[in-house]
Amino acid sequence: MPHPTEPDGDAPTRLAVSTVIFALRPDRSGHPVLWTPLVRRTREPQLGLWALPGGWLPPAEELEAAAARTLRLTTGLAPTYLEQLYTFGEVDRSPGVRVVSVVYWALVQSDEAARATAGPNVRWVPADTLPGLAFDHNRIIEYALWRLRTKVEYSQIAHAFLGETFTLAELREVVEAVLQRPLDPANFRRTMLASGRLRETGERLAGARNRPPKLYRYDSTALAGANPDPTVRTESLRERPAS
Amino acid sequence: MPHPTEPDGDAPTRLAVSTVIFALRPDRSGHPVLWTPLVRRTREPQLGLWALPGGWLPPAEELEAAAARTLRLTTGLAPTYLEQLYTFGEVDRSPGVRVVSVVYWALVQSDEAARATAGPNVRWVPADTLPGLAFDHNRIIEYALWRLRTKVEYSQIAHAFLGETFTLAELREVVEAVLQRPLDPANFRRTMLASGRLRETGERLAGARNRPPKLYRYDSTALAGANPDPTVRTESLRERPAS
DNA sequence: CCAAAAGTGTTCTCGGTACACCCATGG
DNA sequence: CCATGGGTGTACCGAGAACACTTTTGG
Repeated sequence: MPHPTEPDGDAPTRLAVSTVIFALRPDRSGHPVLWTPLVRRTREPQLGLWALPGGWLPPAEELEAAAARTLRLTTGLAPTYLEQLYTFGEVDRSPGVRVVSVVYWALVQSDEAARATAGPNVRWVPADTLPGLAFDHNRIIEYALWRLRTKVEYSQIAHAFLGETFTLAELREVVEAVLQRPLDPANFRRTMLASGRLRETGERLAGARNRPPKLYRYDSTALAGANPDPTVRTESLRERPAS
Repeated sequence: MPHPTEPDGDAPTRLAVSTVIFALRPDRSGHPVLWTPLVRRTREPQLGLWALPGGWLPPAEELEAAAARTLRLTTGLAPTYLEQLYTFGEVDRSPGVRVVSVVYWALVQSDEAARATAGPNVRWVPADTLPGLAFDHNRIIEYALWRLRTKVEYSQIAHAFLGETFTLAELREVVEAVLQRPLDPANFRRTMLASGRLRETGERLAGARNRPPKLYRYDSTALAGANPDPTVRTESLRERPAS
């Protein structure tokens, strides 16, 4: 490229991809709360500390594919939403080596997350009360949380925590959990329906001892309106196989 | 590649930093239009094609510093606004080698841009009618343009095209040029003043044959309101020396 | 005095919020 | 028939759009 600085002397800059993963898990009173999986570092530096799932970028793998792969390796799940967050490259963020990390953030379905893989080197923690993590990973997760909360207010990502069909009450519970604030059910309903991105399935959810609510499905094709962020894929990631 | 891949075999992935630079230049009728500087490639691949200013990331240089440096090298200017845009890393975006580019976007003052460096290998073009560029750089500039237009509607970046002080009419001209749409002067004035981020200088701009308008100054400290994107630096970059 | 842009006032619409109220179901 | 959430109606409020109108300057 035009103004040649020779790349990488004897201590080359290394390129990593990490992923901040969010899922909702019910707390003791049954209300959903944001959780995120961490992995224990099994190498120096920062051996033993908890860190974001990730790894070096294989030369032949797409950035997004690398993010989805580490997501699957640590949780056994496929993301329902996946978006690039930011690239962190401060010279001193990793002791000794220069590491530039392209960080993605992802949402996974909450009920699937319940059966997610765990083990001695994988641990789920509440996203709002993180322990001290390796490198600058606390700051990264806080930024991802900020993005999630900002985006849930103006977009329709909340459905990515839920299954294929859901009731408006379930969707509202998700948004309330993310924003940590109760919402008016009547107004929430109207706002969501006005977005034009929900389709009735024609079915209702029976079984509770109240009026059975309608089930809806998210429709990504409907009512694009103003052109969206071109780097964010609007198609669903659901169908992507977990293999 | 399901399992940990050692970084960088014999064809290592290379890390570049590029910058999309925007400035306003008056067209023949005096109305400002968005322009962007390009550099001619002096090496293979894509030798001779026009491309974004950029280069390999030196191991000891911060990402943002690298972006500011290439900006200065190609234009002789310092940015008044500089923000990370996105990281592009498709496997096939550069023939032969894997290149991951961390792209920044920047605004420079319009009157300074008029005296900007140019030469046989640097050329300014209108941002809306780009020629065919090297690699995926057309797509990158289009994305940067989208971000600029989106952001100018809900934030206060427009002032970054102007000098230290400016009139509301000048600021409105800038926004109109970016959005390519006329705005109501009366409403624009109120919206801007209501943002709480403009301070009167006490001076007026005399000389025209109409009522002399007040001069304002942008105040980044005032009225933070909702907490902003933490990766975007709110302090002014103006004082940063061009050396 | 007139042209031209600065600057103010007023009305309207629309999206979001608060909250009263009716509807359908299981027990 | 009653408790519980589903679902509807409606009034209010504040931000932005449209546009009429007054103010201040140079010529």
